[in-house]
Amino acid sequence: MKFIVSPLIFDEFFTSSVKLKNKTVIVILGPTAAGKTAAAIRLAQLIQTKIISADSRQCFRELSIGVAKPTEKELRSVHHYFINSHGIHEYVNAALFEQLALQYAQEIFRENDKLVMVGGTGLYIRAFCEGLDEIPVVEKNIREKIQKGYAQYGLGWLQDEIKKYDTEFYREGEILNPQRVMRALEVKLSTERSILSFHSTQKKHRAFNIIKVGLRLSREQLHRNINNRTEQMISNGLLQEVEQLQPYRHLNALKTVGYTELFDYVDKKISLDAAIELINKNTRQYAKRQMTWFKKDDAVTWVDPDELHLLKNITEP
RNA sequence: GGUGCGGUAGCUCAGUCGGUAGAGCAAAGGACUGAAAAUCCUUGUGUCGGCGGUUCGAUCCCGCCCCACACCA
Repeated sequence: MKFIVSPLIFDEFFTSSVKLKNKTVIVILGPTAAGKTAAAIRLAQLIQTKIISADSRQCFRELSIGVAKPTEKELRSVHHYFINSHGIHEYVNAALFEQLALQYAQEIFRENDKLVMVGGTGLYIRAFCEGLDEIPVVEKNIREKIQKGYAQYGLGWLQDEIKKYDTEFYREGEILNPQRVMRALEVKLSTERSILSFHSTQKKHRAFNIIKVGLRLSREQLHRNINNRTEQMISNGLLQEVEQLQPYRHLNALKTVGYTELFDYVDKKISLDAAIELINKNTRQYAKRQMTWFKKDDAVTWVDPDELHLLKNITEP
């Protein structure tokens, strides 16, 4: 994989601009296929530290090619946390990530003043930087019951249920979004409190500095990268990876761009070319959603190859 | 060459018993605190193939032409 953003920017970044306080996390974020992995590794090597991945898919051992995981060689060159750390059968989510990432950070900070976090999962990065509100763990059987109900009776049933148990959410929540309604329902049924009552406007305080750097490319360039990467994935054997994962396609971890489309190909529902085209399209849409999320974060300093000089303007975190 | 069926939004198509048109997908924008590579919301003017004719009025009817597909020669 080649560098899309010149690694030079980081030399500049750390030698001339920023006076780091004792402990600092540098977050590299941006849309998929922007070159985050390579940039983060270069940076981590430069400042001799470790990386925490903030990616909701690369943590799974069973997924590699399709989630653009760093190569074996890359993983050997810098220690990565939250890569290959879980199995696809495990229940991984943002709350778990917050907890784990804070532990990883603590561990890294024992020997380093800085660490690099890299990833495209906006919610995970937010969970780490600002924290999630603490909501008690939901009983498993309640969760399953709700999932089953939805599978059987659909959104209408969910809406009826939430109307019955949590009128506040019914009025103010996203009741057209099944996932949100299910979450609200399970919280209400297991805690007897509305999920809305757990939400606080306060961000959690973190004992370290956070610097966010976003990698931004022109739309055309990003789309070119996406297409090239898909092609690369296919020639690297994505199809074989997908075939091996067939039995687990119902798992959340496999509801992932690059896998769902090829499952359809394996089922003979679509041609390989159609699947590839779909992967490109769905990746583009995913990248767009990521940008929508990151764009509104004022703390992000955006860099692209033509704007390296902007980094000189960064002073204190 | 003949016959048939089409030519409507970037794509696939619906529709108007004649009063200038609408779905899905794409695209764009957005939301999103335990599924987040997930999930959800908003946004639809386009010489209705071309030129004539009939009509107060045609994308819709009529004629000719062009293009695509199928079948027959």
